[in-house]
Amino acid sequence: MSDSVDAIFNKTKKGKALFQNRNALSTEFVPDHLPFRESQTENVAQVLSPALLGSKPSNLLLYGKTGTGKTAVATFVVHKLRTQDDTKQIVTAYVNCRLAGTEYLTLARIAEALPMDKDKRIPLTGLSLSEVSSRIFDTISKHAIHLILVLDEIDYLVESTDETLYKFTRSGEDTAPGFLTIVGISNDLRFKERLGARVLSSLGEEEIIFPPYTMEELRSILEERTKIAFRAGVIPQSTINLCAALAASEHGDARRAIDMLRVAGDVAERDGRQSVDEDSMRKASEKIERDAVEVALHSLPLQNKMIIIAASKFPGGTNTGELYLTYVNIAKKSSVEVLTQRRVSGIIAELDTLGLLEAAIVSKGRKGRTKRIKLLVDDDTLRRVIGDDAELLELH
DNA sequence: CCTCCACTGGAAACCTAGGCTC
DNA sequence: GAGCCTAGGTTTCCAGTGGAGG
Repeated sequence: MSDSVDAIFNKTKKGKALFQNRNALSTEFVPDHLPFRESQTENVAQVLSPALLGSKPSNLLLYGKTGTGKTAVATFVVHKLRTQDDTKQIVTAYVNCRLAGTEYLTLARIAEALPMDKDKRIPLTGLSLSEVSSRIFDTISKHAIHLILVLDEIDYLVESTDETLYKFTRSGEDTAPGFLTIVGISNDLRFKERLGARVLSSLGEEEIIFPPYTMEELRSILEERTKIAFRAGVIPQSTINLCAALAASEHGDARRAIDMLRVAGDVAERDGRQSVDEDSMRKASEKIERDAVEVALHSLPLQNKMIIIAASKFPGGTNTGELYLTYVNIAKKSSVEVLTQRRVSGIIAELDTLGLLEAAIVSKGRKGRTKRIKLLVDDDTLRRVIGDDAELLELH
């Protein structure tokens, strides 16, 4: 027992020769220079600069696909802004609206960044959205805060209505003498269509587009990053090239490329290798794919999991009606409340956007219209994840 | 060219949990 | 502690709809 533990630790110590600064590859790491994003960085800085003189900057929207540097640029500039702030009134907050979950929780996260009075704290549930908003505005006003609010994946805040954003963009009087400026980040280019004209005109005062990185740019970014993260000579050029090529095929996603680099380093370490070779990189690419699916599956609500299980009974694909019948059987057997078909149809659409299954509307003429549904999770992964779910275990 | 299936997806009503007020 | 209020999830209701078969 203790021998095997020693073995693991020894291996890790030996493998440590590969990494020099593993943190440089973590998602939170913000480099002191963002290559190929100079113009966007300057743009954002330009727009936000009035805050240093105590006046309210324009709201700002950043657009671009995932991993094109939007979040990095925003956090980079906002961080600089805070360190240069002589007015001591600037407060910055970063909230990812998708990770926050609901509109309410997004507001609660914003409040966390502010010095809320004891009686103004935000409980987990129970308040109305307008009550939460006005508590936030009151705090900004009372402490004369100049809030720079970065809302990542802002499209998730507008799923039903843009009411909250409207309030935030028109909060001028409620927050005086403080103010609040929104830096919205979206990777959905159609997001603007869901905004009413009144919100769009003030939120979209300034817009900055982030194009995907080319393979050459990715390679250069990776080279720069490996110099910080790995010891010299442990990562050959061919591995970096492969990593850049893999990421470029995924619409130039730099975050993914850097993740792969980190995981490849871990893989090589665990295998006790002396360098991060192409084989480790390929393994890393697969592992990231698998892990993403597992995390998504794991965090799914019970009902959604049952629909996935029902879909797994049809390896060749199925349609809504058939899937629903199977789902009903499974739900009854495990004595879980049975949802209506309308709701199940909605959940299928949600699972589709999560990429766990593929649902395409097809018309079969006389036989009506339905969704052709195909599960994208393989059996092994499914069993591994659903396996820990005690309630679902009963029915296997 | 028309029908009519098997749904889709919008809208509104309903339900539940939990904080607030008095 | 009763009664009120709201967010978020769900149900109910229903007006569409693309295209194979007639």
